[in-house]
Amino acid sequence: MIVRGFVLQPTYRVEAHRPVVHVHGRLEDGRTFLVREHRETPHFYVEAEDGPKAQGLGARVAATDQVTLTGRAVARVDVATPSDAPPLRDALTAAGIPTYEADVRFAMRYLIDRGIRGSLEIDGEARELPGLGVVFDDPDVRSADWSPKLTVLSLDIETDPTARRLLSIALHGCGASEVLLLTPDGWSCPDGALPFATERELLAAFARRVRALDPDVLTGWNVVDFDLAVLARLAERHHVGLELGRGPGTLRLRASGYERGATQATIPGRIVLDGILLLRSSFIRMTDYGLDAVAREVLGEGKTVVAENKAAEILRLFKDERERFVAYNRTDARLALEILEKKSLVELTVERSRLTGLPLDRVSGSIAAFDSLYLSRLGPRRIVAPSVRAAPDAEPQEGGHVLDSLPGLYANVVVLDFKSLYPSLIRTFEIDPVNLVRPEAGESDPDPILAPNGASFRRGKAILGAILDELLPQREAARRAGDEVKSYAIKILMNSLYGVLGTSACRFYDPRLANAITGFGRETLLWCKARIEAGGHRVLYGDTDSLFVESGLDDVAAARAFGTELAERLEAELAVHVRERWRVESRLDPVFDRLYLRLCLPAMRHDAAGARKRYAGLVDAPGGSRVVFTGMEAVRSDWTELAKQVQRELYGRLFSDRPVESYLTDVVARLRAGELDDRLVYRKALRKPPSAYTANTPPHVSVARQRGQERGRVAYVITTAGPQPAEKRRDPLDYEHYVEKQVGAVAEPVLTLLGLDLDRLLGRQLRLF
DNA sequence: TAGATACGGAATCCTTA
DNA sequence: AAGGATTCCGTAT
Repeated sequence: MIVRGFVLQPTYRVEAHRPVVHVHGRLEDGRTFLVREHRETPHFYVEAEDGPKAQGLGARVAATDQVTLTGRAVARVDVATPSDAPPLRDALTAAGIPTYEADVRFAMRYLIDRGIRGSLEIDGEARELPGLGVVFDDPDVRSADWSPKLTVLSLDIETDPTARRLLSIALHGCGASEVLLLTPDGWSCPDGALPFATERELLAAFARRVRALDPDVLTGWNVVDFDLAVLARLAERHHVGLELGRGPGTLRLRASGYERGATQATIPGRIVLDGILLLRSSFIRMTDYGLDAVAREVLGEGKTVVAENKAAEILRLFKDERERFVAYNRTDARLALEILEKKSLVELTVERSRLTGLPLDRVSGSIAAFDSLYLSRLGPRRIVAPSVRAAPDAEPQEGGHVLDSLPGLYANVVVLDFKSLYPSLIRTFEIDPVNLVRPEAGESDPDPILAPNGASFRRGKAILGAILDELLPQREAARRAGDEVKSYAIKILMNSLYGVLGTSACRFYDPRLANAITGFGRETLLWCKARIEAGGHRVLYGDTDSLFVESGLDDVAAARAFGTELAERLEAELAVHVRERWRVESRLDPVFDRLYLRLCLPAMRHDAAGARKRYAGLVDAPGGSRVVFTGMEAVRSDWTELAKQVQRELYGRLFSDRPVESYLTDVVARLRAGELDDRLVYRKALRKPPSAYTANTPPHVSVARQRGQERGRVAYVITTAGPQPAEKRRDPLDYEHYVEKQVGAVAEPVLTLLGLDLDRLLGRQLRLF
């Protein structure tokens, strides 16, 4: 039979000392599948001339027709099972033998070699097995074009305050919405809940229900680090295996070696996607990632219980108000699922998987995405890539270029920016690992494209360009079709391509590649700035891919027309320049992005020069104009609500030529009168454990130590006795601190522009007497 | 089961008076 | 006490 499907979990099992690739997934007809492939041998490569030496160290070596990026012949090293590769690779490396592609995972290799990115066509004999679905042994598989609709089950558990006793488990999704409730003899069980007399029975029922509902994706809020971690611990204590998967095998939790990565949960045939990580990896920014806060912001609906001591309150409800307890538990599971649905996060993840070929729980890995895309195009060229290796001494890496800003207040400022600047530079100048001329390996090229950083590139064979040539039209098509999810997924992917070339954790890392991209970017920006100035217009500011141009026009419509014409003229002039100087076709695309009716470029706080990456402007918006802030206090999460509100109000008044003094004196008076106490909380993240701050003790660390907080954001206020926890303040608020450091800090630049005296407005002179 | 650099500003630490 | 240097965080792109 021939069927289409989608890969959920690429993995392998060792059967009779032989590795078998296992690919779990969902078929188009709704059944699940497992592809088993016995014919693959795990392998990597060494240079052919190192072959004999590698053999001497126990490697099984065979000749190939493949070469390295610098054209050196390689030999293939076969190993018995995937786990044999790392020790052999390390032994070879220690003996001075470089290895190639020795860190490509066995099951991923199977997919990469076949060009499979998420969706696939399976052609082979099938048999159906309970639990597993349709099983194919050694079928033919090919890439396919299909987007699945995955089934998602949301999970939320309730425990006693110490998370040692399980009280209930809520499941929502796959057509179900139920609560499995611990119900000792004689206790009541509300409607809609399923009673279980013991924890052990509860766990067993949970596993049964998950298998019966058979979701592709298991989700929840902090589901891996809390819910699944607790369940796994309890299962171990009760000596029951949590068989949640398709086919044999229990839930496994593995702490990630990398500090920043969370624990990974593995269930045969299913994928666990934590809601919080999904939000973060989709670049959806929240001030607070708690379920209640996110649900309120995304759904306009919060948790049903919000108490001072929530853990104790939950235990009380469990004993005394079981109906409310059940409703609470069920709501949490539902909210988590509805947040994902509202934001189309599973769909976005599926699109990212289809673009990169990575499994759903790994789509946010930029290096893995680059590998998957690039290696699948490198293989057919008979080229092998290096293994990831220790970073060689590198030229320093330079980033985007930021222009000095001319501080002041302006009207009708045109912003031009380059659409997808780095991807378009990569395409224009053929910047690519296979095109880089490596003189240190004896390479040269008679007619290279010479980058500003001195790197040379061969013409015409780029892989990255080919990848982008596919992605850019797909993005346009998605945008035209109104498919914002896909368009966004492509944008994320394109923007990640540059970054990985600049990190030594990537096998293709070379600072010459990253510096070629940023160097061309810098040249392009400065060349355009010079052209605009030659045309008689001032460039007030610019950052990496943008230029702020004073139109000099009073009329808004005329200013817009100026912006459009300027962008078109620049594009044409740039095309000529690039063709003459480098003999390549420009893919650079400057566009008229935005008109600021009014724009404020502030000076630095303690210097007359203009501040970069900070500005506020007035833009046209439906139903009137709107002030937008970039980089300023109003958009920073580590400033108090007071400062942010005052800044918004001041710039609103500034841009509409309304007075600010009476507003300011009023705010200061109300602040001192204690009327604004709820807006004085600072929130700042701990980026390491409190004990790791040794150089100094910033306020948020001091407060974290006071209340024993180990991670997360610290909420604190400044009192007359210094920083204290916002919720457990012991001393009076230091209003003068807030007058100076919050109101004063945001008011000063505005007052300076208006020629007003800050001291008088804040009532500072009073303190001199 | 690791995208990048550039930048501003506050608080604290440290040096110099 | 003043001011420069360092540390830290969050942000722009």
